[in-house]
Amino acid sequence: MPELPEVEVVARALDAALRGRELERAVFIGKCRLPFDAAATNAALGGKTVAGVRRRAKYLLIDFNAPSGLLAHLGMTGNFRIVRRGAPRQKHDRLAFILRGGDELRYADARRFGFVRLARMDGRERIPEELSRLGPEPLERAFTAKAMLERARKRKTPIKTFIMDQSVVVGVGNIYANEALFAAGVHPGRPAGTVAQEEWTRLAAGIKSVLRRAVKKGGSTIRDYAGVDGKEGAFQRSLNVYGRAGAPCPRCGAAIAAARHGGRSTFFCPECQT
DNA sequence: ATATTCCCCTGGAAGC
DNA sequence: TGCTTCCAGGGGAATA
Repeated sequence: MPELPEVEVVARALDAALRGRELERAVFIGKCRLPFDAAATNAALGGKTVAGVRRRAKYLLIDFNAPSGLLAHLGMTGNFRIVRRGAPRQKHDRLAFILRGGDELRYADARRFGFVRLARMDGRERIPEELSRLGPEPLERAFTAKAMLERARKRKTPIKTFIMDQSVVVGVGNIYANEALFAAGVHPGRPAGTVAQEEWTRLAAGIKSVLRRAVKKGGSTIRDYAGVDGKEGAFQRSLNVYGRAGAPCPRCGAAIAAARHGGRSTFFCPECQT
């Protein structure tokens, strides 16, 4: 499900809901992809207070007033919600975090591609070591057309696959890669190394613009995504190419084409994107 | 190193 | 109405 905008929306909602609240204990409900060590989590975080919730790439970082915190990834279908303590379990509930005061944070994940786990928040940035190889945040200064041009030199991978590579730039998944390439007028199948400087300028701007607008609209709900409040995002109504094969291009009216790159569905306008 | 394919898992939609 | 097949916002491992 979630790309940068969806994870950002969840992070902000969780921050508002959890900051200052004390974790009594974590409960393993069942069937997680990765083992969840409830005993270690409780030893490290039981009785601790949530200091805040952040996003890095497509990961969520839940900080406590402790050296460790929780690291989560929503995979395709993961979601968090706040419920009254003891509320009936839903089918795919995997974990519960009991909060002092009568609520609990539930983690559910139908396809189990996501995870929540205890992690040490290392260094000045308080980032778990396993996230140290991620590329720059697209909405921060380190992400520039020039840096991307340099990074893409001699690369033959399709530009769409390239911008979805989390070591190149983080947060861009299949929906927003398609949309950003449309915004920039760049064909998704172009070898990354052939994208010229002025095209990178448009593409970097397109990535930033699409992601920012999607955050403002609460993300895109194509299928499973829902916010912490259970509400759907609205940006799916603003999509120009994603999921629109055969429909007219909003810019020129040509039929939107479909293709596959790196095993994922690609949508583009064969007239506007060259 | 880089490029491509496969796999993890479940559920909904589409096809027969 | 069934049964089957395909597809899905991610990411990492295994191949050439």
